[in-house]
Amino acid sequence: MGYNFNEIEKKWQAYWRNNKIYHVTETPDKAKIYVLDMFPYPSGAGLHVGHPLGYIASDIYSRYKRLQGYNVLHPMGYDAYGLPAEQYAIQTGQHPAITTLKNIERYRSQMDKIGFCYDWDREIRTCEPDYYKWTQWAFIRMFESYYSYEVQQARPISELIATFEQQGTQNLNLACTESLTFTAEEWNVKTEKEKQAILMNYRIAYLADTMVNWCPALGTVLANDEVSEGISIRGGYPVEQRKMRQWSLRVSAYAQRLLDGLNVIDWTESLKETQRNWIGRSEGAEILFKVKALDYEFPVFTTRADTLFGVTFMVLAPESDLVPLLTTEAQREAVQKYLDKTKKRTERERIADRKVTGVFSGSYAVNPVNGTEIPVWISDYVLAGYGTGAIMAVPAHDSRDYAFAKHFHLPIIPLIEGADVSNESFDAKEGMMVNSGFLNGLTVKEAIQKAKEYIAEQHLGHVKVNYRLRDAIFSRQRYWGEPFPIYYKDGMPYPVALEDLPIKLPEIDKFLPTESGEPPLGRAKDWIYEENGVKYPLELATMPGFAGSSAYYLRYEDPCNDKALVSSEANRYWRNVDLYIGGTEHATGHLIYSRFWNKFLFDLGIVCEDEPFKRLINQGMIQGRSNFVYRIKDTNTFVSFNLRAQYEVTPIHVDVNIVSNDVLDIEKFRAWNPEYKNAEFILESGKYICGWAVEKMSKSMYNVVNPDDIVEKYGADTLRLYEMFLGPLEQSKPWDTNGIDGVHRFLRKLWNLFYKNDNLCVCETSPNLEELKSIHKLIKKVSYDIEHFSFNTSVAAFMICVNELTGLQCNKKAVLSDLIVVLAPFAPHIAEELWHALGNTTTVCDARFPDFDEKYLKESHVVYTVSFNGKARFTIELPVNTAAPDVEKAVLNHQNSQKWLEGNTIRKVIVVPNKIVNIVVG
RNA sequence: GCCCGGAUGGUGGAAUGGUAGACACGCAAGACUUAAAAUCUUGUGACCAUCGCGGUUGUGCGGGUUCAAGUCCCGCUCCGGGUACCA
Repeated sequence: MGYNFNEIEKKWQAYWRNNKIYHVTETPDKAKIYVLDMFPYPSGAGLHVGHPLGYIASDIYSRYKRLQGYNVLHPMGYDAYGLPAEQYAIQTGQHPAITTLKNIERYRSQMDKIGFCYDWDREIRTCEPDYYKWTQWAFIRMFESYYSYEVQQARPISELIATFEQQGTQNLNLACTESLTFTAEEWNVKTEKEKQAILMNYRIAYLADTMVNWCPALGTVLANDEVSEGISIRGGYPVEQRKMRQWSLRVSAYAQRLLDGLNVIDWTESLKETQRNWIGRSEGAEILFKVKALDYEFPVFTTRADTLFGVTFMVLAPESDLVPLLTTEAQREAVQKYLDKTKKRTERERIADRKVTGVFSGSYAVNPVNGTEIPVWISDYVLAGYGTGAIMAVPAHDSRDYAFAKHFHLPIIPLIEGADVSNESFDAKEGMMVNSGFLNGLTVKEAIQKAKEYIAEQHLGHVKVNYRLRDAIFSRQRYWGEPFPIYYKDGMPYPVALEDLPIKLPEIDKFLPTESGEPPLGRAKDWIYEENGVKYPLELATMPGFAGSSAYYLRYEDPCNDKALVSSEANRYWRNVDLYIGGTEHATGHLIYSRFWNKFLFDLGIVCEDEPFKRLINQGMIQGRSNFVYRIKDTNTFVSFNLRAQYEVTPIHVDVNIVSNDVLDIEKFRAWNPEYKNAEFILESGKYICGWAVEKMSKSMYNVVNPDDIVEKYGADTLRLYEMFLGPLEQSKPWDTNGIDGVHRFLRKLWNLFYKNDNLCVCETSPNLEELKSIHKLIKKVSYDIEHFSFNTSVAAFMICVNELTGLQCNKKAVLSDLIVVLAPFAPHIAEELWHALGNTTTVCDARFPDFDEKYLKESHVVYTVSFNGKARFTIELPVNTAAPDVEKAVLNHQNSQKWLEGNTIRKVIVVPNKIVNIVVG
């Protein structure tokens, strides 16, 4: 009979569920820990063996913390809105809600089999009206807020209106789309519509004409983090730049706080660095250039104010508002031709073929430091969205300007002593300034500083910090997402009343855009909002995927509250997430938006912590490990891996589930595909050995391993231990079922410590010193490892301990009891079973994690390694903590030393207590 | 191009600067068995060896610091990830 894992696991999973073992409530006298997994998007393919990796790690941590007496919040839910369900709906007509529900059920059943300690009473789904009510609510609060740089905080828009009424825009430092200036008098005489238009310029959730990533194939716009190299991340379709009226979130207002916050959270340095780069702070100056022959000036941003004397031309982005203004009559046709051409180029094409292109606008600007007249060009190497959409070009010291100058034969003036710019630009910020008027003789760094001061003093511009971080485009022209709680009156957007939330997603007949090109919601009947008996149209776009995932961790704290996103009591108790585990792919998306969203709620006083995730661990990706068979060309004969060189062969992917330790199950292979029914094999040592390669885990490579199958064959505890044993949590690694037997054997050995011939065989005798030493070594190691997320070495420690106890034939209850509790976070089912077998009536989850006692770990004797000139020669055993001179004496008198000492003089002896003796001779 | 990681046996991987290769897989030999599977025991970096003494060599490459370097420093090579006309 022995270790019947299937029965045990089913039994205890039911017990945990029926007794609500993992349900938690706010318990003020108990310290809390909040452990969170990034909730999954329930895809149609179900979980593969890579998905639970992080879940297992967080589960171990949660269970461990609970054993230490903490009140552990460990919830799970679903990021249920998303493109795949909608694409599937378009193809099949199946409603995305149905597909999503089905997938959620599949995910749940798969997760249940692994034995996680989630509090399922707190489950959330982003597509449920009870949940997205609060997504919509937060959006309205953003709509009704502006951001003040003065107090570095979001403030209610009503405050701003009051300020405008009294002082206009005077002395205000606000986050805005474009900077406006007006007096109180001017404001007060504006119409309602004009006022609304102005306020839109300041709202944190705002509607504006912005350049967006438009994906024609998906029929929607995408945020910057949803596009990579001009291709949509979901689906891989080309994306183009287009100016459209869209909802955006003013994330950029929080750029500095998002940057500063990184210093106080415990995330990996590489992830913080990725966010720092994405936020992209750069210090520089905004400098005003006058346009010759026009009473007009425009600003450019530069980090190299020191190079002002080397400006030989200016460049505008093709989309810049300055283009029509500065284009002269003579150049109008040429400019228009250029604009038409660049507009046609997709982002992808621009990246793929980085040819220098551009056109002269006809206008000249005036260099503010020396009055030189410089031509203004237009080129797509300047981006409209960064800085001011215009640059001063210094070809001598910027490689992009250099390429442009060479191509159009524009002058290049070197400004740094000794810089050779005949073949390439000199971009480094080092050297001595020349040809630079008042900057001559300074180093580049000094010159940057001096130039900035000069610009400010002479009112040529001002010092400025720029951020690469853009506002998040928040509209999606899709069906399967949260509807906006916004209606239109007189063409202007207004939020619906809070008591009318949620605005539920309407039913529609088809999941496609309307014939007139409106988003799918244009098909909904009665998609209107009634106010005082008047009907107004509702917004047709829906929110993007990150809307629902930005504050979900808060909702777990109080999932059923219909009065607030989270009550302040619940939030003050659970606060923020202590440990967040998830993939690094969310570094510039979800993890930025969540931090932004949380900071906004913090400003409003809704949450008590400024940062949502205190500590974050990125689990590595689990790749697939594909297997190959080798078919001899033009035959149905397959040759084993090591013999394949003798033939001309084609490698063919074979399902990894019919291969074991790289040995092919020939019968299953014949049954796998009718084509191979009569396949012949050339074997080696009676076996067919397959080749292998590491690839992405995917259906087409036949390398997907379903956790259900592993659980069925080896049990959930083996799966959990094996996933941890595979390697360091944060490292990417291929899934390789070879080796799982070793972990499974360990659990059987553990079982056999308790049972002899199916009889429980445990005695009450007090443990001896050796047994205590073994178990305390384990307790110490595992406690250290869990805090450091070094689970693979913990599993090794368990194996060592069980081997030792087996060798000692230990069946002492006291020792085995501790062993089970220490193992419980890793292998909860077998631990629970054995815990009850020992006569305990309560769950092992409520046991106390044992403390280790140093006194059992002390050795009476230690082994010294003796080296001569750094080379280890022999070892000797001495009593622990022997004084250094005595160690030295013992070593030098040792007979093994004589041969190394012969004919040499001792120059130096180093004694490392309890470890090493190194003798330098010569 | 820039910014992070990483490189250790046949394989996955262990090693607060302390004298490599924990643990596991695989492999080999042995025990049990009519046999196989399972289980158990032993061995297993490479090379040399009068194969149960003993020795040489060894953590991507080249230098350096140190009594002592996989680990620290300098210079490379290769691999992985992120990001990119960001002025």
